[in-house]
Amino acid sequence: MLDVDARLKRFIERCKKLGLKITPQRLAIYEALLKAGNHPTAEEIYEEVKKKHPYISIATVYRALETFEELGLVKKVFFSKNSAHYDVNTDEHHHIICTRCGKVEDLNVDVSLNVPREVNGFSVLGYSVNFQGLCPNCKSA
Amino acid sequence: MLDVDARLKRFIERCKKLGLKITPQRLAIYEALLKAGNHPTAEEIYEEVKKKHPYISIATVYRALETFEELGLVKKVFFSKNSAHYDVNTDEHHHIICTRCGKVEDLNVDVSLNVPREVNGFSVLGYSVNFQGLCPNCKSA
DNA sequence: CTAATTGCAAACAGTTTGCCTCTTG
DNA sequence: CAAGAGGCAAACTGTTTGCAATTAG
Repeated sequence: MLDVDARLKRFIERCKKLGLKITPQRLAIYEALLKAGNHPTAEEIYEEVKKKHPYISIATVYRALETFEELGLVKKVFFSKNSAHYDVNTDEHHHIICTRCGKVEDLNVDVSLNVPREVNGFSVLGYSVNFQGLCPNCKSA
Repeated sequence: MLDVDARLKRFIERCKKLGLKITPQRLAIYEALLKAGNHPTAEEIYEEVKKKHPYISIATVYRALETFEELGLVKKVFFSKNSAHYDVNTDEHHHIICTRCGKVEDLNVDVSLNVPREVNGFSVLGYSVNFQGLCPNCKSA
């Protein structure tokens, strides 16, 4: 896994190649995403970016995230609750979700499934495994 | 897997045992859920139930679904898009989701994972596998 | 300079809540 | 008859959109 600076550079390259403008907002949003480590919601990214760009609008965050998704730079994931989370980790990996508080963490356990090409008439493109459990905090309670 | 009538009877028993009132609305909602087969959203259940109970309110549907979830009769699942789906299939099973149109189907492929008891400090309670793919319809397009 | 992008506010969709009325047990 | 459940409308939350002003290339 590359470090934040290297990934930011790649991001800039990627944008140039595709004719997308490199705006301070986009950079800040992507950087926030990289630094978050976890799987922030749009709201969380917004709060983070606002520290440096107090005038940014939440609409800009949503639009940037949508763009990034189209570029394949982030994955929109739905774990629980009613808001989408955004994941910059493009490596194959899975998640564990706390059924009590909703906390999500990456998991690197190796789950090599026999993925069929076809199932129920669907052509299979990929898969993800979500483990449910109780996080350390919620275990105590 | 039991048939609809048997499961409705169980449902009634369950409610009685817990002191919950058995109302026509709850019955209709649970029945709609059983008959749906797929993983309807609250809205879809509402539309279905409205055929027999035109005066039902969507709030009733949401409240009933929440109650059922607490009873362990349905599972609230988040696949994609911004609405929750409800799954009455309590057997261990997995899903395939069309990345294009959002269609969801049950999957009975055997994915026996080595589930660790503990991971990242979480105690693991279960897991679910979501396959992503293209449904027959979207494949053609 | 021009097309893309932003900010703002208004619009939306899904879901929840308050309150009063009705119904089940 | 009392506690619980339902109906309605208003409130809320997360997300999207239209439009005029701004900015990157």
